[in-house]
Amino acid sequence: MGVRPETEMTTYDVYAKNCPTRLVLDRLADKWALLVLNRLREEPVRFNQLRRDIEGVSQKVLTQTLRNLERDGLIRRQIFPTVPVTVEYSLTPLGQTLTRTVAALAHWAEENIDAVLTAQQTFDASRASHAHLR
Amino acid sequence: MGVRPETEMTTYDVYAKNCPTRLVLDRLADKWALLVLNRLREEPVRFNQLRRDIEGVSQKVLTQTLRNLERDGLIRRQIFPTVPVTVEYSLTPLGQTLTRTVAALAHWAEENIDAVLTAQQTFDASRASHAHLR
DNA sequence: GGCACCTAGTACCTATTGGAAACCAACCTA
DNA sequence: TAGGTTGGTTTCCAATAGGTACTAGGTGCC
Repeated sequence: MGVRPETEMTTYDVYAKNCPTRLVLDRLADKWALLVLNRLREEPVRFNQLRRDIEGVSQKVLTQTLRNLERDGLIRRQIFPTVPVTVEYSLTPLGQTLTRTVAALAHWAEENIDAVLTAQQTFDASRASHAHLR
Repeated sequence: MGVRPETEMTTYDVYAKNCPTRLVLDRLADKWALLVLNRLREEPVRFNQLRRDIEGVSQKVLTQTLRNLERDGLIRRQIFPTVPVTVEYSLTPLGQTLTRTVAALAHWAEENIDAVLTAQQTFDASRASHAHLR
């Protein structure tokens, strides 16, 4: 990356309305994007394989998600002129630095799902008992 | 966490359509939720303070976000009968285990924003040069 | 020749989201 | 009694997202 002047480094603030970091966070705050990144962490995957692996995603939305991630430089799209055509998606080096964090998020979800479900039940039960107040 | 039978531990799969971990990931895949969690990492914050700190969030959406996070057991809502009423939001222990990861995500965004913006420009320029093909 | 496969692009329509603003409740102050 | 403050809820409306389905193109298979 080379030497970079520190001009305005401190002005980046995720809480600020027009800060570009917000744009990045918006992009990452997408369940399909997170799932795609996490899936690609293991290996390069083809379009229809992704479509099959990630249950519930429609063709259109998967295309959009992949296009966005590609635009952000997080994944790479490679076309192989086989028959029928093969399109392989893989992580860029930049994407790889991110997926460690994404993997941690997915891991957290799998680890703490029980606690979350319990909390939800407690919350809902509490709400139900107060229902007459509404 | 104590001893826990390993029954069906391996059945949790974020890629599966109806897996509960998907629900958690969906909840986390929300830019306002991430921003709120990250803000609460520092200290307990009151409703209107959050509203002011997180630029661009509307009252309605902030309320919904907080309610969801509370339901998931990630944040706690405390009412102090002052005048006017004080409502303070803080992280639960469960929420704290998560925010380390959330913070890493926000940190990544601030660190790599330049690379992402550059990638976007390259991508858009490439698209523009191929525009005549469309 | 027709059909299937793979990776899309695009159009149409509907469901959900989200913003703006009004309303509410309690209580203090002027 | 009017007005202000905190922390909401509710209603209305517009924008966006997303699903379905049709189209396409190149090629091997039967």
